[in-house]
Amino acid sequence: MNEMIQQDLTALLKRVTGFDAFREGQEEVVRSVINGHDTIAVLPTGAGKSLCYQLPVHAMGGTVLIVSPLLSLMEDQVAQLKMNGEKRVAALNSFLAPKERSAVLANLGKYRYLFTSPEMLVQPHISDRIKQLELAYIVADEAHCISQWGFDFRPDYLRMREWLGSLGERPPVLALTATASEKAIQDIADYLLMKQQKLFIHPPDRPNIAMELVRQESREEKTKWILNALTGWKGPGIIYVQSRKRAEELAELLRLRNIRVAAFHAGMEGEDRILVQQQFLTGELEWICATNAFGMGINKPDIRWIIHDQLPPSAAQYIQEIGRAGRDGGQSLATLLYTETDADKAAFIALDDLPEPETVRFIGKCISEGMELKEAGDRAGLSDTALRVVSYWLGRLGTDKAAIQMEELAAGKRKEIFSMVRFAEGGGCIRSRILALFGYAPATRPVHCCSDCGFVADQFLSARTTVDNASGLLGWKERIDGLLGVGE
DNA sequence: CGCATGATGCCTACGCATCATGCGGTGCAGTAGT
Repeated sequence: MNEMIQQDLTALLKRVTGFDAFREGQEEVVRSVINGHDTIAVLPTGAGKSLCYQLPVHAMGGTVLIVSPLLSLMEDQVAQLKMNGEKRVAALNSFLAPKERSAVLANLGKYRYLFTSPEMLVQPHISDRIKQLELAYIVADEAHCISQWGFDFRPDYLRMREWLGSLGERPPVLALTATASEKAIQDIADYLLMKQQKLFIHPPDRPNIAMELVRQESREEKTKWILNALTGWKGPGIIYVQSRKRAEELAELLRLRNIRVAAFHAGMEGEDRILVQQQFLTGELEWICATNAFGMGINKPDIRWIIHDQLPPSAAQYIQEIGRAGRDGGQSLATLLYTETDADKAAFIALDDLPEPETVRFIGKCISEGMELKEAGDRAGLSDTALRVVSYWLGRLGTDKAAIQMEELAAGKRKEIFSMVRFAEGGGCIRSRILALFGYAPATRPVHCCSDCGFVADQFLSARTTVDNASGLLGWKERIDGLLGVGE
């Protein structure tokens, strides 16, 4: 295809969306896809990533296949497109009733936008149908999931590589994410079988997010700190915690202080999760206490504060989570509460469900002796997830290499946690040090930089007015402090 | 693994030490059964 000139793209943008101009970063991505290049676009959340995958198909014709990590995300995007008048759009996933599913499958070629999950995509009977389509291009939305989830949680993310390979001559692939870590980008290029890909990387620094590191001795201290902070200052904000129980517990303590807050984690019913998310978006809830289940695809521009109740297991995850603050450009704050024991817990959670090399060898041996995979997994005491992971690696690498792969995976995770410990325990500009873990340096030092360089919270956070706390809450406060063994 | 919580042991009433147990994230798909 010939290189498209700027005027054509602007006219296309105007015709499809009504906008007069692209936002920063969008145009070159759109052009790269239209010109047939494999493309990786790392854009900060809220930069208008969806336009990057939605526009090119209008110039190219055919169907665009969008692989998305979450059903809720697909549903949101389908609804959004339909609201904008697009009728040729569908999501092929397990939300569909059998009849609806057959209807979608029977009409695949009629859609302009087709959303699906990696799990659905790699199933032979589905992938055969999709292969017959005239695909304009293929999109991996939130493509860091390949790196973050593919290796030890959702192996079908990695199977996309084989699927793409089976296409022979294939359309361009577009990967979209906000995560700029070297490993994420390498994994994306690798597992999406990219060739001579164009890279558009927006640096991960967010100058409007001040960064604060607070070292503490115990969980009680953290609890005290959070209760104090949130009764003094307003959100909206997210508190990231490490366990579902802690999410519930903190939410309850804050609720007793008349703060509009709810917990969010994967143990909750789907309906409750949707409700909480909606209420946070509309402002009915001011704070969310969440595990890492919360955040992807959350489109709330005015989040002012992200608090971490513990050390996250990687810099990529940390940057991803704090990046949800201040999309409107407004000054925001990211606080990391750290105690020495955080790393052990993070390591346990990261490594607990990861199969041991001996287990991989055991499963490999069982299978070679003709045992059913499920039976072998039961005997080894593996979870369903772990068994799927082992099965993927055994199938791809064979027993010995799969066992080594598990060791390397564990070592990689330990290394990431260790580098976060060094970050949390070290001194010097916090912004510079976290960015350095990605190989970046801040372009400028913002006025409100970090707790090492200095920032003034009361210049940008709103104080909670006394009116909020006036109605008989002191009694509660004393009771809570009593329960916690806090105030004198 | 390491921490929090609850149970037990001491030995006779309470509080402390010690031991045992539980807990700890992320989602898809597809099926059984309400």
